[in-house]
Amino acid sequence: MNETTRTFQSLVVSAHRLTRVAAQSSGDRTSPAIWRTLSILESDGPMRLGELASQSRVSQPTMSKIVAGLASDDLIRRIADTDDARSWLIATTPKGQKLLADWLTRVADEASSMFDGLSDEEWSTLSAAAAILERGFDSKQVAA
Amino acid sequence: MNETTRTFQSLVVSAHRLTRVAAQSSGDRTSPAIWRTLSILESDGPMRLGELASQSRVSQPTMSKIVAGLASDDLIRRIADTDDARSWLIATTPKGQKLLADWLTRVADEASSMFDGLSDEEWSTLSAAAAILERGFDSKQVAA
DNA sequence: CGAGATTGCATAGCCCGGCTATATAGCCGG
DNA sequence: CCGGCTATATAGCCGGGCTATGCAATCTCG
Repeated sequence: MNETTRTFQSLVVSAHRLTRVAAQSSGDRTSPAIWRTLSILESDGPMRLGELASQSRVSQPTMSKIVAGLASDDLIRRIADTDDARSWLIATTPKGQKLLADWLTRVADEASSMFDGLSDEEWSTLSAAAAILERGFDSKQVAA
Repeated sequence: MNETTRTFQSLVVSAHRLTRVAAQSSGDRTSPAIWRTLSILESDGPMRLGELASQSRVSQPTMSKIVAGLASDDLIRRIADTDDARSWLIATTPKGQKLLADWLTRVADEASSMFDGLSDEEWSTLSAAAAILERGFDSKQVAA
């Protein structure tokens, strides 16, 4: 097993654990898919359902289901797409934004306590890695 | 929102996306929970079901279900714990180890293509971040 | 302009991972 | 040897993930 593979093994497993920490630390039962979806909308702005699905890397029907749930909880809203009557723009509501912000704060608190021994340098490494990953996903929109 | 919170937002979302990439790139339909479980067993060796659940950050019943599935596919085996008849040690089988290794290779290939523009320095950053995260989880076994 | 192809989303129906609550069986202290 | 604790299993639920399919809007092009 080469170095790249090992790095990804570690990243994937840690990603899973972090996901689980995030899911549990919040206390509430809201699922990871909800936060992932809201986070993407928050950082990239309103977008179509299909684009949201591809960003979130789930199938279109899955995203339809998630969005339906979010809409019924008033966390997102659908805006008519004036260019294409089949399509909607999905946007967060203020309620959704607040829920997301609160949850992120809780996750950060919980996770920080797991990593409170880190030096400034280690924090920079994490921050830089997060940026690199984000750019990787952005650049490769993946012609799914 | 402070820097720490922002870093975690980015990490959590990227972790999710990476999880989804990993789930999809392999082609097969095997679920993330399977890989997470096998990876933990591979890196930390055989352990009890309860410990595995806590490492994997899921509830004990959930791990019972996952382990049952893995066992029926002959990917793990249960070893009698001579000290406590209620307990088992869960260990990977050669078949499980091979499956995991193959999958990791595929994930690394897929993910590498997403990040093939990275410099050596950026790779080091990712590698270092992975190590930091791993240590964080190890150190905080979390008295769930 | 109109018919077929394409596109964007919704619906149906399935599987499985996640949870809580609860049962069962083995361990341990008096 | 009895009550309580601990380790796992079972039951039953919810919801996210998928494929297959339907349907309406858009586009293409003769």
